[in-house]
Amino acid sequence: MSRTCCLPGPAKGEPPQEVACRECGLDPICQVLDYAEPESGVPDGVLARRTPIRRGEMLMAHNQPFHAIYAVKSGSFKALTWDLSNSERVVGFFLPGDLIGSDGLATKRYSYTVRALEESSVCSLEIDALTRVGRSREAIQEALITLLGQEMAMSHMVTTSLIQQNAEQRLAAFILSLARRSSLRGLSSQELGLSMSRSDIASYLGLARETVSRILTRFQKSRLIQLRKHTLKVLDSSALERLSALG
Amino acid sequence: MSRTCCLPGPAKGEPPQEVACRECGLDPICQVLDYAEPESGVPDGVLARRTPIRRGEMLMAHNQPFHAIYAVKSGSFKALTWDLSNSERVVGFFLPGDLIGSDGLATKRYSYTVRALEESSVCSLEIDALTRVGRSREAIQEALITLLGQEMAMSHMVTTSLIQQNAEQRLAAFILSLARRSSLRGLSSQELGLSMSRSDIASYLGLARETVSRILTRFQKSRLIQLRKHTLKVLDSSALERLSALG
DNA sequence: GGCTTTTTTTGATCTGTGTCAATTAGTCAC
DNA sequence: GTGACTAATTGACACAGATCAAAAAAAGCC
Repeated sequence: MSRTCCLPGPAKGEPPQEVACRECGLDPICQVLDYAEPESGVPDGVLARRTPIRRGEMLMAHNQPFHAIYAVKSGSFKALTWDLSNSERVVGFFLPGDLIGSDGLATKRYSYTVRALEESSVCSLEIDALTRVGRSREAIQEALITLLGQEMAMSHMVTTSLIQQNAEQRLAAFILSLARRSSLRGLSSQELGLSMSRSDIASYLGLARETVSRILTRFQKSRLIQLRKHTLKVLDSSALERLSALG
Repeated sequence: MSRTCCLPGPAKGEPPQEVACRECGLDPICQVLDYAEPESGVPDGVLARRTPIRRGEMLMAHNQPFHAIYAVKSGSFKALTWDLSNSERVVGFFLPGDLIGSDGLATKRYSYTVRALEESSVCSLEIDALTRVGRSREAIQEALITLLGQEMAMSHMVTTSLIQQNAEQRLAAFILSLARRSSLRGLSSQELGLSMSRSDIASYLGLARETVSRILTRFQKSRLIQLRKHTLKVLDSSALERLSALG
């Protein structure tokens, strides 16, 4: 009944922040696979657990044929696309517990390139191999529908809020979304790993590098946050919430 | 085998622009329901066809319990949410063939309020009633997964493009998206019904009313479009594409 | 028809954010 | 450690687009 990805990882040196299975976005599906038929177990090749990915390494490439959905176990990733002028654009960040690639379920292709921002690990679910599982197809599909729906609701919220906000509001909302996701997955909501560069944040929020930098230092001077290396400490989340005007 | 929504509507006075079933976003599901078991037909209460909705009328309300997915048959709708300061925000437009409400599948609540922008009609699919259908649950779920995936891919594209574009690019992209959707559904891609107000467009694109107005007249002066009443005629779509930098 | 109300357009400022340029801090290789 | 390279910060300036204000056009209404 216990799942390999839920067992403690090899804690050499500093142990990476890791989500527990019950906080993970893929868990609804893992449960269907694991729990329903304990004696037989899940056939090999369906679920790969805690695969390590090195910093800068690619998890999937834009337009590649879709074959698996991933869940971030530890570390972080960024999603990229390219516009006509071939300049890179960050379209999302993935933190522990987040799902990657679910929007390829219908299109059968990955809609972005995903790179690890640091030493990371993922669990992966091979979708094609799912048909070989003894488990009821119905239960699996049900779980997939739930996943897709959640992803959609999430992306919808982010979208609509970003568009009509100014730079300060966007950054406040961005920091809060990191904090919220972190706490949602059972990690600290104060101490956040800021593994992405200022340029990445700027690209994602549709701002200039310099603007991001300026506003972050402004936030720091007014004691809303504290920046050190690649760590961001939220000092006054209610002030950030007031700024972002999102609650 | 023929479906009521596919039969010509009552064409009193000016007939509204209407999508054919085969161009409609709900068609994958209609097909599963209609074609697989022709003699028994679809139980009552699952699929309601061509329900008329008057201008300004509400199709669904934000946070209301989810019960059905709709497809626009004719006319158009806007989706609204409210921010903390209680001011209205347009988060989307729905044209003939578009699906409304699919993102409530997982959350079980509608995530926005939807109002008709003009005399319109919709087909609706009662999700709970689906379980009463003789049809295989698997086939229906498969179709739902496809729907969700398409919706997600769509919303993703719109999102990421809007955020880092300037006002002119946003408007060019907006007009092109109207044209593209219109032609995708088998309607004209030149002559577009602009049923929404300038304020609606501005809210959706995150701009000021005045900016939208100014840029539209600029487009008109440079002979990219032609505006008359609530009709927009695309004169030079390739120029718009160059502006929007989306291809 | 004329009257009121709403929507759209146009003009005149003002401000936030992008751009360009220079400096400082951080990272990596050796 | 030192040096080379990249990322982040800070400042000066310009411009796109918001805001304020008013006129023009369109839509409702009796």
